Amino acid sequence: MMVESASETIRSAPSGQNGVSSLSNQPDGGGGGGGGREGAASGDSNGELSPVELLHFQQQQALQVARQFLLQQAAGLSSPSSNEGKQPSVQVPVSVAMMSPQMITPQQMQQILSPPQLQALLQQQQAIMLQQLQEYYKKQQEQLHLQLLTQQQAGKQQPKEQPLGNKQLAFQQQLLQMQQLQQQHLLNLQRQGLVSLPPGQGTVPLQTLPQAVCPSDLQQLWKEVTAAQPVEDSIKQEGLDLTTNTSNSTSFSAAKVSPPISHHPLPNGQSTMHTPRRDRHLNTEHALDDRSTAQCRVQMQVVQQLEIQLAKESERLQAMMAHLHMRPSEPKPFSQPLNLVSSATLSKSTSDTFPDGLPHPPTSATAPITPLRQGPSVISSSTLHSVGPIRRRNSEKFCTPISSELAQNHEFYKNADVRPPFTYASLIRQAILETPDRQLTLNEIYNWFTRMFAYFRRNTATWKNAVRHNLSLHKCFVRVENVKGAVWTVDEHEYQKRRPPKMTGSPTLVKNMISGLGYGALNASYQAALAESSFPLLNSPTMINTSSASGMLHVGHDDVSSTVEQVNSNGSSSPRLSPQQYSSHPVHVKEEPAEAEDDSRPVSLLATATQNVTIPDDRDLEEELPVEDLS
DNA sequence: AGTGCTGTAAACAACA
DNA sequence: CTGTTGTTTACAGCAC
Repeated sequence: MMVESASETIRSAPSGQNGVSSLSNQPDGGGGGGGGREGAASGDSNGELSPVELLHFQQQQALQVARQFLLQQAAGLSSPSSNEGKQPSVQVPVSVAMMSPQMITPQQMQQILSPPQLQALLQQQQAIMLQQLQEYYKKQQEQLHLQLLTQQQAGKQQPKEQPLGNKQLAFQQQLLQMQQLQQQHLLNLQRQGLVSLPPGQGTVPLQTLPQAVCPSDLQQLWKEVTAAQPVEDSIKQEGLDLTTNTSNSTSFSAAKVSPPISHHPLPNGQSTMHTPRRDRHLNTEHALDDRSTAQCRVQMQVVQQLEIQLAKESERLQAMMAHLHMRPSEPKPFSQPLNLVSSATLSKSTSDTFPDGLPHPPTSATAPITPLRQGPSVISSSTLHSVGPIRRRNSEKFCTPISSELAQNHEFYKNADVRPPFTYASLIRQAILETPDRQLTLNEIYNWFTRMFAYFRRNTATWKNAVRHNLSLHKCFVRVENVKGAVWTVDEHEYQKRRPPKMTGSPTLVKNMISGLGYGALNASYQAALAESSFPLLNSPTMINTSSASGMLHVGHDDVSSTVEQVNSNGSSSPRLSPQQYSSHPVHVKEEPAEAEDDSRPVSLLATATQNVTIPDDRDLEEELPVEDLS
């Protein structure tokens, strides 16, 4: 449907390889109107999509993929005989699925979908997903039931071989989880008001499913079965490899299989796999044997993993929705602990390492662990009014703390292909001021960009040109000759001169700034979700080079100073250096421009990460990064 | 509508 | 000759 047309409006990816000199190969579509097309902080005026909707939609995409995966797993269980010749059920890595052509980028989404369209789409997706989830759960339970029955029959023929306490436990857990999950998920969706369930569609399975196989029955069944049933010995048999299967299904980012969305049984989720006739067929054709048993176990594990993943996504969605709708954070419907280790790690690593000496708002440190572990933490304080109109570079306009936001979100910007909501000028300045000497060569500025932002690891010709352009254009950037070349410094006075009027506590301004911040953060978090879904375990704690912090005082108002800071400065609560002091600060031209010592390696690491992420044209990266590293 | 800011593209020169 | 660095111009989009 609309997804089809999306591919035509894909955000441009100008060939990164210094190909600017070629003809008017204008991939940009809009000519020079670069700012407009850029997804991160720009606000395209037509086909506008609110951040809430974007987030929502993205979450649904993730859930959709997870659900498809579940369904495929279900298909693999339902017809074991037809499967064994071929591959096991196709493993769909979420990361790949998210990158698939069927998945459209936020930029495209912004362009092609109007809010009403999106809402309709979302609701449609929700309904479909709900139904399919229910079908799946139902099928799983039936499947388990069947399995147990057959095992019970065969158990009379086969001697008991070993105790199965842990299996029983796993089985019970599985059952409980399945039922919990389905109920919670449905509740979730209904509570969020995202889905107006058609009567009889969503509620019926909710009632019937627990009755189909109630836990106590199954427990009893299991006891009877396990009393005489060996299972363990046939885990790996006839190509059914538990280890492989499980690992494949749980590590979504491992395989490189495009999502076989077309494999999707039926759009309404009414798979033909589990009609009663089919069940009878299963009953007769698949009498108990080792393979069936093993397959059942495998499937249980697979489903368990997937449920965890699904639960995680669902909780994230709910947290996000709760956030965006200003609801008080409801008690989490999922009691199962989420994988939040990386969240805590990230929050910590990003909160206080930025060398600007700012008293960073403790959003990251104190915020309850949110599912959005990578998204800009400013989201938590700024999403309240974020649904309003979007402005470009609002962060810049309203003195958003670039250093503060970078401090909080630098991991995010590092890994997510999101354009930072700051101007080139402010970024350049930030790069320069981060260094002890407050001076950088052009190449070092390049390296800073690539090191700090995944976004700047591609289209290098474009943004490098912009950087040079900014350096030359703005008087605030001063080129200083050095023995070994030239370095760039910042004339803070000049920089301040060109700043727009500062916030003076005007409520309007504050509100605008907040809302503006919200957009940037939202958009960023939205893409963070993308990235995170793709490589949930990627977030390796990368250290910021804090050595530069020592030589750097807090540098004044930038777009860079935090909001709090602005208020503080107006309230004269903190002594601050005047711009004159900055500009008069003697620029010490260093003798040896430390030539990108630590630059290349981190970039390489990040390149590896980024290639696993979402960037569609990662080939660009592969080509460019070595060049950048060697330069 | 005008203005300023910004981003992008591109031409050009100097230099290693 | 090629690539990098730096300057400049042109143009478009956005916000005010």
